[in-house]
Amino acid sequence: MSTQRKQFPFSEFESRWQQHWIDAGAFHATNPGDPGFDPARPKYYILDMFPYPSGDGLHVGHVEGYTATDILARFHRMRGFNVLHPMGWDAFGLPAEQFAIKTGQHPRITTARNVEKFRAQLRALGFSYDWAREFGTTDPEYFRWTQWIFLQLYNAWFNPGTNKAEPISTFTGDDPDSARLAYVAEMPVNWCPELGTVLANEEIVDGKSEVGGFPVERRPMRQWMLRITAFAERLLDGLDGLDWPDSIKLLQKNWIGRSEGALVQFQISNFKFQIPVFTTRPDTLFGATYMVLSPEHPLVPQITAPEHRSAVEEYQKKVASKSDLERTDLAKEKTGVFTGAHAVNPVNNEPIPVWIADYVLMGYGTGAIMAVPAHDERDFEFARQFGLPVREVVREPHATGSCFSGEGVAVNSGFLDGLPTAEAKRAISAWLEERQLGRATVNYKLRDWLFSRQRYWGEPFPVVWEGGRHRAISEEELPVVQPEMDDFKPTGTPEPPLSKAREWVQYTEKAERETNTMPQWAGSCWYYLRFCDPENPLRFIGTGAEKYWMASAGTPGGVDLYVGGTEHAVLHLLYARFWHKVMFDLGHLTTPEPFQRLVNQGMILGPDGQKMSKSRGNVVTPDSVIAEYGADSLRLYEMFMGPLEQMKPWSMKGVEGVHRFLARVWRLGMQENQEGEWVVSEDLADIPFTSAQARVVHETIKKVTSDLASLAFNTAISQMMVCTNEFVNAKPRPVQVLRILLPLLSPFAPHLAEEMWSRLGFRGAASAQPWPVHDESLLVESETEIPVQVNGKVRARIRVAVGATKEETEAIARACPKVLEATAGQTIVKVIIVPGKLANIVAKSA
RNA sequence: GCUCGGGUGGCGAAAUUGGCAGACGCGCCAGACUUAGGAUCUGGUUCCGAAAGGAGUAGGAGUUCGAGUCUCCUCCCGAGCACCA
Repeated sequence: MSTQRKQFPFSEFESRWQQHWIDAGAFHATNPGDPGFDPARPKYYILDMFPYPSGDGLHVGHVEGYTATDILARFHRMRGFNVLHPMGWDAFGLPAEQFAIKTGQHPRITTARNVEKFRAQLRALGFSYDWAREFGTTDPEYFRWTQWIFLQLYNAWFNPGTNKAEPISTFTGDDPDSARLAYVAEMPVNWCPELGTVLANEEIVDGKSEVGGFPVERRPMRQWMLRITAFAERLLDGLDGLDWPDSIKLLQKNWIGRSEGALVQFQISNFKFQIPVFTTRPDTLFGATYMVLSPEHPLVPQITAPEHRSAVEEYQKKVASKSDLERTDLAKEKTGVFTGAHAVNPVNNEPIPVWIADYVLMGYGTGAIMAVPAHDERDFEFARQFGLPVREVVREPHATGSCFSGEGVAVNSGFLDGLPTAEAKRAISAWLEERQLGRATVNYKLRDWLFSRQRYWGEPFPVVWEGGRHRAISEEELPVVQPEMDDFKPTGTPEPPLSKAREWVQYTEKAERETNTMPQWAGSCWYYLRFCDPENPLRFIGTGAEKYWMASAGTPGGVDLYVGGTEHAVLHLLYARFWHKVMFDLGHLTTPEPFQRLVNQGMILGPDGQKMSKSRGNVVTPDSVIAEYGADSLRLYEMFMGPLEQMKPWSMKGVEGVHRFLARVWRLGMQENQEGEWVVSEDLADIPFTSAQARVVHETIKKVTSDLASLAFNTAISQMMVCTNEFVNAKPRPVQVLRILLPLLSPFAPHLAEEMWSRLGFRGAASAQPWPVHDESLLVESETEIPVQVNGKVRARIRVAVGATKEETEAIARACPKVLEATAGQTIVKVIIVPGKLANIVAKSA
């Protein structure tokens, strides 16, 4: 822009190299069986979370993760790995469809245009993707297999005996439809009127839709569900073997929400049935003084006494009209009404009143609780509100007087008296089990995955309905492609847009197609598999390709490194693990987990330290940075900002800083002649390093190599800066420094490294050089400087020979004038010597 | 409220197993070369102090010859969950 004279001609060579890499297919990975495949090379599968090609284009936040993986992909290639580094498009789903509706164009057209834009932006960054493997989730040849995998789920059930998914043919019950991993259920779901679709629990944030932030209401609807709850335990256990951030593991763990407790059956007085409750504190059963049902509990109408009916129904109505947000507002007072019914506490046959209250949720446990107001805050609050009895049954170690929900010793509890909580739990569970009144059990927060959406732009289900029953269509009919429609907008009712395509819906005279579509997550649940073998027309992934790329050398996962944002912790990352486990159980895959190692890049904030957003006007686009400073500077800056995982603000001055560094590297090898053209520098000479130069160079090789292994890109770059600063004023300058530095730099700044490599007349490509290896012997110095402390404070520095003994070091340290001064009049009581590190003299006043 | 992360110069940040706090970069100050500098190069730059010296990693205690790093308490910021029985 304002820079008339560029510090180095990046705009001239960057696009040239990008074109060259594409024309040459420079970063194509070979599969087993391909010509040129080398089985001796180890594989490295490094994957980015592929983007939704939204209309806004790529964002500097995307660029951070993509740059990190690109650097590692290039690094591993130079280290001799066969690297799979693919890119594609997660193009189905709400963002793409909403963009299409906004612009009034068919999503296929807007998606294609957005993809083109994203692709161009990625190419302008010089990323070394294997473009031959590119695909979008909206390609019929891709979603043919998404639909095929759905059929695998449809045709499978979870066998609790084997703890595995199995073909539905091994199911021996009389209603296979009730056991399928993909099933239809009528249930209260999250309906978002604004988006015109239902949403999964995972897509609701604070009672609003994750996309758009629109209000969501509960209404009963018939929907497709996936039985992810059957895998709750394995999804939880599987986390242990994964090299993922603890925070993400914890998020998944909390989302799955395992809790141990007991089911207890409460007989309802004057009725023939019992109502089970789930409790984590069966030891407090003697303290259960009332029972609470969720207002939506199906037995409420039956048990409600006539004289309470109007109050109960009124309360139910009031609760139903509340949004989730209002209902879960913790600040509000507890509300509820008495049903007139009583339950019998099984442990002492006491009748206890049955209430309904909205603090009991239908979606967790059994939708009913035993209330122990003495030892549960919520029950206590409720009991106080309505004057219900409170009975202490756990004695706390140090009485506080308030509601005590911790562990203690059982009291007022008959045969449990005197038992510590843990033992009391065991004793009561055994007691209940013996009498068939209950049993120890495990409960999960995780709900089954609501899998259908009332949208146009998604994968149609490969299912038809006939006579009120669903059945799968045959695999030969895949893919099921959406009909061409001019009006693909949501209908505003739960009726999906596809239902408007009458001809398409009519499958046969009697059978109609399912008109719901799959959610966005469907396509991203398995794309990492398709990248291994994207062209395969016969299988979703070839067995050879799967074995090779998803091999895991003793670890559960196949993708060696997966990089993306935290926002998918309980969505994509949980769903993909679920599908993967099903396909593993059914024998289609050889690893139990999809992603061995996961790294989250931190968010990049605007220059004002705020989250980037159009409304704040603080958005930095990659395009503008590339135009002014070049792709290499953008890449380098994103890595130099700080640790990958950390949240950090953008600074244009910081971009200038790394740009200056690249200019210094450029001038290590290049100079401008009279005509203003860049030519090879006259200062370069074929001379050996001085020992100081050799030390810096080899220190740099060592540090860059180890920092890359630990993803410490920022410190790797600082070390290359140190190295460059060492040479920038050396005249003559040993040309070998560039033979080493350019390969080290090439993963970070590939265009500049390649351009200099070729201008200097070096052979081959910088990016194809073997990774430099450092010589440890060049790092050692003969003497080293160490600090001398007196009572822990640094008083002097001394030079000692490397390998000096403790005695030698101590002698030098004691003789030091500053030390003598500091210890004058004192007695030296102790001397600590850490050889090669420091000396500490402990002195005391005499 | 609960559960995780974090608090280091004017700013982004470095700092093997506890062993020279502030590498590298930004910014700032001074100088050089220049018609010019928002180019480039050189030197300086944690704070207080003229210096000697002292203080210093959110605050307070503790362990240790020695603590940014380990332990306990308090405060602040960020993220997640949120009546989960």
